[in-house]
Amino acid sequence: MRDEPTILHVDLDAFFASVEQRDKPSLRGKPVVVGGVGGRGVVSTASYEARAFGVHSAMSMAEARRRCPNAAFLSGRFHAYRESSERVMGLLRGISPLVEPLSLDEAFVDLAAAGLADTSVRGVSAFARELKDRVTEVTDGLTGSVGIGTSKFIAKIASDLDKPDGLVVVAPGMERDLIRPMQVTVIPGVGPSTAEALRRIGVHTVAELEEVSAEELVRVAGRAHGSTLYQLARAEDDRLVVAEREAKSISVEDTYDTDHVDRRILAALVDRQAVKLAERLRRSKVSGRTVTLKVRLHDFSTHTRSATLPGPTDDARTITRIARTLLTEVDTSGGVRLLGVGVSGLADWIQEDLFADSPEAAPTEFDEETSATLASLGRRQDWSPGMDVEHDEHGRGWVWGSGRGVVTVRFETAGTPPGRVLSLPTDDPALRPWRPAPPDAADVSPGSGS
DNA sequence: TCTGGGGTCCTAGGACCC
DNA sequence: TCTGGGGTCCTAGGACCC
Repeated sequence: MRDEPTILHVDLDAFFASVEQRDKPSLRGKPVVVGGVGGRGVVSTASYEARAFGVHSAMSMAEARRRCPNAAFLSGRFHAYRESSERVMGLLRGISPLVEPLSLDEAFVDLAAAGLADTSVRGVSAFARELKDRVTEVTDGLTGSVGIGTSKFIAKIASDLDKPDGLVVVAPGMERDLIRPMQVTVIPGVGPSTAEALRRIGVHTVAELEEVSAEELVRVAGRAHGSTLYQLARAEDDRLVVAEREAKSISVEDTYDTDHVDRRILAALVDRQAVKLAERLRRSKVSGRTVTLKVRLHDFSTHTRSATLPGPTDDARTITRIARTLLTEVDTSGGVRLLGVGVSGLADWIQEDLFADSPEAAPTEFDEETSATLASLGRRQDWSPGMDVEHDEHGRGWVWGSGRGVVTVRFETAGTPPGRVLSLPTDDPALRPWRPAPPDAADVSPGSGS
């Protein structure tokens, strides 16, 4: 909480729909709905003309069609959105070194770092009016709503108060008066579940929330969430504007028009997603250690299974094999409506870049040499789960680690760059000759490898 | 023709280590 | 001869945001 209103929040109005109306004059003044056009799509953005019919984001596309049959229903052109977004973010970064994008259409700007001469309410208001004009200029006609306050929390609430094309500056000292009459759902982090929990203890407004002790809020909402609620109810918010945020995970997911049951089809769909994911990892020049498979079943229940490798990977084949193995751990017999594959535990993977251009860098198939390596490993007969760093007798590859049904083998052969890791499900046919011996025959007990 | 796709953060339990 | 306590990593699920 600062003593001057120097945190600014910009929110582009009905962003996706506005870009469509800008680029297609025939859509101007008409209801436009952007979202998933498949049978199970939902609304991303509705133009203000469509909102008048009760269409709003997150509503099912089917419901939107019912409410506003004459709207234009569009699936979205993300290149165009990204392009306009980048222009706005570029403009903001010219103003202040501290710009924190929240999504394509939203950002915080720290005006204290912008070197403004006058940071009074009057000064920042004049500044914001100019900024709004420049947003419209660089985007060829889009408008944004701006909120300014002494904290992120207040700035964000302010930008929402006068949409579209709004500008609200909350004067220092007025924060608590502003939020007291509001519903608790204005607090970021209070969604349907928390709102219901609060309703059960008789809390609907921020003023009522203020009356609840910190201990009670922790009991109702959990440790971290409860104490945040206690502070935000009093408009206490010291969160900084953070310019550079590293991604923590990357994922791909798809909802299908009809549920899938066939395991071979499910496996093929997972393959496709793994390849797409690997492409995105390489494009972003990162790799990750933990692969997660997400499965949403016919009843909308969602299940995840994950496996962590000893080292990071961006290899499509590796991700595919793990994801497929994870798929076998989920009961999909009732039908699957969504599949997703993601990678987390991201790291820069410099070794990968060194070899990115050499065609032989990636062992995407089991070539003869690889198979030979696996076979030679197989003859050792002394590997057990949990064991790591076991050379084969030719020094060409070794078991690096294992976990949750996945064995990771590291290769160092003529065609394989250092650091390349290949992971295989423990039931992979290629490993069959040297799978761990049954417990009664083994002279090492599983899990006690080293 | 209920309920997207991309993310973030939190919780809780168990394994493991010192 | 009967049971520690803290820290970290991993996994699964859930709430939430745009």
